[in-house]
Amino acid sequence: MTDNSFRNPTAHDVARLAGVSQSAVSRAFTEGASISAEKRRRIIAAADQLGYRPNILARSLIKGSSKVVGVVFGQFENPFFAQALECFSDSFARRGLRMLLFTAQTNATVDEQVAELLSYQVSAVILMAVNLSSKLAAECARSNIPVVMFNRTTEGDHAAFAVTGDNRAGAAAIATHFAATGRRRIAFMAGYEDSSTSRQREAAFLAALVRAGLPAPRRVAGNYSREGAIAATRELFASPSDRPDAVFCANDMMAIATIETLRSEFGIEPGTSCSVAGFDDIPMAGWPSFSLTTYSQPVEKMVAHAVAFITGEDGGRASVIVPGKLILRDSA
Amino acid sequence: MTDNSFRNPTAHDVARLAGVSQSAVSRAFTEGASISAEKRRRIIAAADQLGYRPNILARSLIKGSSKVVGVVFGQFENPFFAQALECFSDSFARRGLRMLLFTAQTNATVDEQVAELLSYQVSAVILMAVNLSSKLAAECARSNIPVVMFNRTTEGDHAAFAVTGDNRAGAAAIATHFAATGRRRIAFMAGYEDSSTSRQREAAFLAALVRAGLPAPRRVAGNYSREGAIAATRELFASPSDRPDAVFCANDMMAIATIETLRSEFGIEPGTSCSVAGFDDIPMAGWPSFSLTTYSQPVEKMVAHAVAFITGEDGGRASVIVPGKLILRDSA
DNA sequence: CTGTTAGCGCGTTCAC
DNA sequence: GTGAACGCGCTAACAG
Repeated sequence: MTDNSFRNPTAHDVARLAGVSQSAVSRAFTEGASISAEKRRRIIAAADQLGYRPNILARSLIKGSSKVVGVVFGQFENPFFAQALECFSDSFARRGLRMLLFTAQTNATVDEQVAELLSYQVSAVILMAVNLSSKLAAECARSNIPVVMFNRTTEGDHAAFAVTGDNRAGAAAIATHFAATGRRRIAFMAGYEDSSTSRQREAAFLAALVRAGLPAPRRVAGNYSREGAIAATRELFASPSDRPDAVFCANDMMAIATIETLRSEFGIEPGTSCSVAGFDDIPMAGWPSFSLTTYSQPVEKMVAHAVAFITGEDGGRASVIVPGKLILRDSA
Repeated sequence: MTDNSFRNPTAHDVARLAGVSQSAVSRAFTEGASISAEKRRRIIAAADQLGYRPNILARSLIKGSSKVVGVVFGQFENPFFAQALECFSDSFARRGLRMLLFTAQTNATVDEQVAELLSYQVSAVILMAVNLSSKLAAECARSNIPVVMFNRTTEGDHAAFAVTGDNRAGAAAIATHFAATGRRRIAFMAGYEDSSTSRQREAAFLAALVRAGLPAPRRVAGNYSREGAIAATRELFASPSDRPDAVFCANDMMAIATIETLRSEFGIEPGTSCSVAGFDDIPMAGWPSFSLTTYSQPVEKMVAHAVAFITGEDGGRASVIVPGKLILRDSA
């Protein structure tokens, strides 16, 4: 951060040293530009000697768009998003794209973040774990910048491209499984109240329970956090005479917290007197300590769809729902 | 990624609409520039109407440095690094800095990554989970770009600024604790073979055991991965007659895998016939399922040092070792 | 194939 | 306080 009084070598410097024009230098560093092999060699040599490297900022300024994708991220502690971030990173690397990372904990701050993103001339925006206001969605659209909502959908006038897991099918599968295994006093632990994902899972869960002839579930909110899930579990199991025999948590991290709380505070082994199910199938769900029944969200496929959209590799513009699978383990 | 045939509004466009010069527009968006309040108001209004936003690329091109920090990252699955990434992200956000994220799994690929980073005119580079070749370290130094090795040190001629936990004190504390609790058949599970962190922990662990009059530990390699740790644990406990009574794993993630493997495959409850200890004190270490004894690395403090270095907030240039604490839990 | 010329969008002198 | 003019480093269109 020491302010660069230092000047990096420029194409001019290289040109002077190699005895060519500055545009020749530019061509030497451009794939498939017409330049003689001999001259290119000389230029590269001069560049090496000077430690020259094309200034991507200047290049992007001309091209009007950079090879950078803006990613708005929250949820560092959730392995599902960590995995997704890794997949994106790999996928982008293969295409020569870079990620400019922005953090947003709440939807409130997202707009500023995305606004700043735009001034970086990013070539696409990926929103993980947050929603975008219609105002900014419109602004992105105007600038021709593709926006992807990852694991979120917008419900409203502005329908941004969204890639999600199959929230409804997954929640229904869990409900059906609870019903089939004779559970009757069923509870639902919600994520953020304003999360489309949590709401969709809840609605589908409720509907499937009703279809199975079961009453509506008790409802607690865990806010997608470990602490929230622990508190919610305590609330659910506070009264010994009226405990649920099954809990569906809106994601795996909460389900795991629930499992641990059940064991350590209530002496209940999940899968016996009470079933616990989650959503995501994060790697941890398969660990022997948890053996969590859950509905999978295939991260790689979801990321592939998102990347295909922003690179225009697929023609389609419609949002996509990636089907998962019910993963039965010991907890339910 | 749809190539922008679209042209974003520029300062000229705003100037024309507001009936002022382009430089007036520039001033209106520059903190503390001399411009009348009235004119600024008019310009901002025009800018809003057009959806104008200063082009940061152009600004950076002039200033010679962007408000972007390059971060080379691996280890998405390790919460320690996820936490660190989050801390960096927050800390940067408060200073108006952005993160350009690069992925590198091996040291081999780091050089290219950093090379590209440089052409983005980043104002600093943070290396997590990888080492930098001396060639590139030199190149960064020449460009006046501060480089921080996070949780890594360089051993050699080129000493980049490094911020680490107290690998030696931590490993020694674990060794002392093992000795004090009567453990004698002690094992060490290494991370990557070329990781300075793992090597420092190993050396200090060995030295402390020797000082305590104990034999050198058996050694297995877990490569900082869950699978590696599980395989290593199987190897350690394969012969029922010759099992260790304590295992020190080079990080918490491996220690947790070890705990699970001990329980699920060998029927051993960690902390009874065999102690298990880790390093990092990731949040998971405190979960009831693991209750892992470990030595903490204070992520926030480590990040604070790194940020202070790249922003030049501290005068010092010497690498820093952030002390942690021995955290005693049930596993040892 | 090559050099010359003209910008990309903005910050920054420098006169007024 | 304000506008004109210049240049950051580079690519692209144009002659040759």
